[in-house]
Parts: sequence; C-alpha cells; structure tokens
Amino acid sequence: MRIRVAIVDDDAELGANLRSLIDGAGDQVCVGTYPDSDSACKVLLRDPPDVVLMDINLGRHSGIDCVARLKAVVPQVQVIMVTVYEDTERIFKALSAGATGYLVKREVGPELLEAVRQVMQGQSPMSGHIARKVVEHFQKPRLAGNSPEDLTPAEARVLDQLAQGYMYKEIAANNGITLDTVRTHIRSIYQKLQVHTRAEALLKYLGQS
Amino acid sequence: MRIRVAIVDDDAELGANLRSLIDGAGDQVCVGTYPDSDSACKVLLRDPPDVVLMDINLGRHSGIDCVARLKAVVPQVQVIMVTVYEDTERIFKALSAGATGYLVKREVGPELLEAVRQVMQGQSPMSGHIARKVVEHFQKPRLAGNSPEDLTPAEARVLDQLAQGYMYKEIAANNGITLDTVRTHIRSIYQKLQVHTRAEALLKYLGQS
DNA sequence: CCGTAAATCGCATGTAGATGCGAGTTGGAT
DNA sequence: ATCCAACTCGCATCTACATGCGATTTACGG
Repeated sequence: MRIRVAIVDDDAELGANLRSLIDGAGDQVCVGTYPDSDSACKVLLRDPPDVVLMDINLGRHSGIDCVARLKAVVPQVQVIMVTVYEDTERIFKALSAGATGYLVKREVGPELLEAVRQVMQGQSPMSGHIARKVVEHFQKPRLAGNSPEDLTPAEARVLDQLAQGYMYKEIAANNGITLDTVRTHIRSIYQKLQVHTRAEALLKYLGQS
Repeated sequence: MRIRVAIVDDDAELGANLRSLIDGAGDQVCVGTYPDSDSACKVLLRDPPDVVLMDINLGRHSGIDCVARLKAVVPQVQVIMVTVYEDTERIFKALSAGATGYLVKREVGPELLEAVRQVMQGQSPMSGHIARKVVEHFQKPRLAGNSPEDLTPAEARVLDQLAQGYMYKEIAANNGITLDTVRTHIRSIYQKLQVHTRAEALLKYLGQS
C-alpha cells in the first residue's frame, strides 16, 4: 500500500513539481493538490490522506490554521510543513498547531520522499537549522536566567519536584526523607531564591521574572 | 583544520570504537576519551574541543551534569548526547543542559560522523524518534488539554494574577473584591482546570501558553 | 417574565505551606 | 583533630490555601 500524500500550496507550479516527485517514488502517491486552506479542508477532512505537505503562505488563511483545522478532526494525519520561512515564530506556531515535520523549500528533493517515510514511522524530519532552533528553545530559559544554582544537590532535587506540583509529603516519600526535612530544604531554597511562597519559587525556577 | 572531538563514555570498549570511527574520518580527530564527568571536565575545561560526544550513564555524575558544567564555562563547545536512553525526561534535561544533538547508540556509525559535521554547521542532529518527542513537546498542551478557555473573564483575570504569584488577599485588593470572592473564582478555576492546588494550576496555565 | 450564567459575598472547617528555633550526623578540607 | 557545609530530623506556630454549603444581584436571551 503506497503512502497517500496530499499537497497544499498556492504556487501551482511548485505543487505540480511536488506531485510528480511524490508519484515518482514507488512507495508514495499524490492523492490531491490544493491551492488554499478551504478547498484542502473540504476534501481532506472527509477522505484523510496519510501525509499532508503544507505550505505556510496560502492566501487568506495561513497554512498553520489549516494544520490546526485538520488535526482537530483527524489527528492521525501527519503534516509536514514545506516552506521558505525559517523564523522562530512560524516554526513554533506550526509545530504547536500539530505539524510533525518542517522542511525548508530549498531542501526539497529526495529528502522530501524520505521525510514522508519518516513521519509515517513516528519520526520528525526537520531541516538542520530548524532542528537547532527547536532545540535552542529548551536552552533559552536556562541560559537567559540568572544563576540561582548555588543550590545543593538535595535542594535542587526538592525544588525540581516542587516545580512538578508534588506536595511536601509526596516529595518526602519519593526521596525517603521526612516531611520536616523537606521543609528544611525548602526553607533554604526560598532563602537562596529570595522568595517566600511556592508560587514565586515556581516562577523563578520555570520562567524567570 | 580537522574537527576536534572528545569522547566521554564509561564503556571503554565503546569509547575505543568511537575513537577509531572518528579518527577514520578524514575531517575529524579524537583528542581524548574520558570515562567519567570529573576527568573529562578537568581536561576539557582547559583545552576545549569543538565537539563532545557524551554518554548519559556515567558512574557517579550523569553525563547531563557534565554537559552543564562544560557549557557553563565554554559555551561554544557543541555537545552530542550518544546514549541508549530515549525517555522524555532525559532528553529534555540533556537539551536544557546545553546539548545540541541527541543520538541513540544503536544508530551510531557513519551517521555519527555526519552529526559531528552538522553541529559545527549550526544544526541539531537527532535520531528520528528523539526529534519526534521534542516536537511533541510543543503539541502536548493542545492534545492533552482540556479546554483552557471556558474560563469567564473574571476567572481569567484571577488566574492570571494567581500565575504571577499574588496572594489571594492581593488579588482581592487589586480588583476591589473580597477575599471570599477570590476564593469562589479560584474554586471554579480549579474545577475547570481539573486541579486541586495552586501549583498544579500554575503548571497547566504556564505550561500551555 | 423567567431562567440561566456570571459575579459577588459570607462562614466554617480542614489541610498544606511558611517559618522560628534547636539539634544530631557525616564527609571532606585545613 | 577540627571545622564547615550539607543533610537530616523534630516541634511549634501562624498564615495561606482548598473546599463545602449557601445566598444575593445583575445582565441577557427566549
């Protein structure tokens, strides 16, 4: 069974190119190309393909909205963004909306066929620099933050669990220490973090203020 | 100039294999292998390589701690985790600590050499399933979500201030309402958010913006 | 006009969290 | 040997938070 692929791109020429590329692969077949979000949704919601290749820049509605609409109804469809945009904003919005792959257009070619196979296998094909931006998203908080890490190992462990919503008694049980010891650690943490409540500690530890 | 690569892995045999793999590539050279975090940091902090291949499972200190120590002093070093662990927890911790690549051990081979080149070019090589987990992190909120916004305006206002660390009495004063009214709103919020403590509410509210 | 949703307020009770004070143990550095 | 930092535990007290139950007012749509 060939992988059923749909294409949403307002550039007719590029859409046609993608189509022949897909159909050229033995294991994939293009089941439709659509120039805008509305026409795409109308058909794809009824007869969902396995994979959708989505351009971001569609006329009225952006491709990101289209992703959201599709995933809301048929969450099993795999969406790969195929676009020229590399700005952080669009990348995150697309991923949040439900896309699982993100390729920049200048890299389309055989890699695209491979990317289609990969999303079907539970992977997330991304162009190299896109992946880096995604990874950096996890690092910013830590790096941008001041350095509240004169916390001792035990304190850090407690804070981490505190930040996951555990109650004092749960933290005590998790670590085989008493409730009073948890209190002691938290006392030190609050002092070092310059806070007086759990909520403030969470804010400092998670985001930063 | 060949890319200088260091290896940190407590499995001597695997370390040696990696070394010969690296040295076998024409454009890379292994400048050292270390079995634990301490010995690695001692040398690498003075004479930083371009790239570090890091195992997570080192004896006493985890490789994640080692990453944090290295990046804190020499942030320009590129770290690629090379490990058997694929659980979400470890992946995020490693990336947060400053790793920019994450490969699972069963996929090491020529891909590793390519990964080294990629991190030097500002990319983030990741094994396919790892990338997917990272991407899902952006989607979880929407998928796992109950509806965050059937909150009434008043409730939303209260929640927002709650999430900024204000005490009940401060929220009451800020909005010209009584403490009991604040309690009432928060009661509704908790019900709608399916939580029972302030900490959980904060996590839900902040975690899915 | 009536029902409903939203917003407001009150009271009571129980649990979780914050903090002051004290103190014993241990591994490592001087 | 000594000291210190980190970790541990206990108790008491006060404040903040969570929740059950009830109640009034206002605004909007049927």
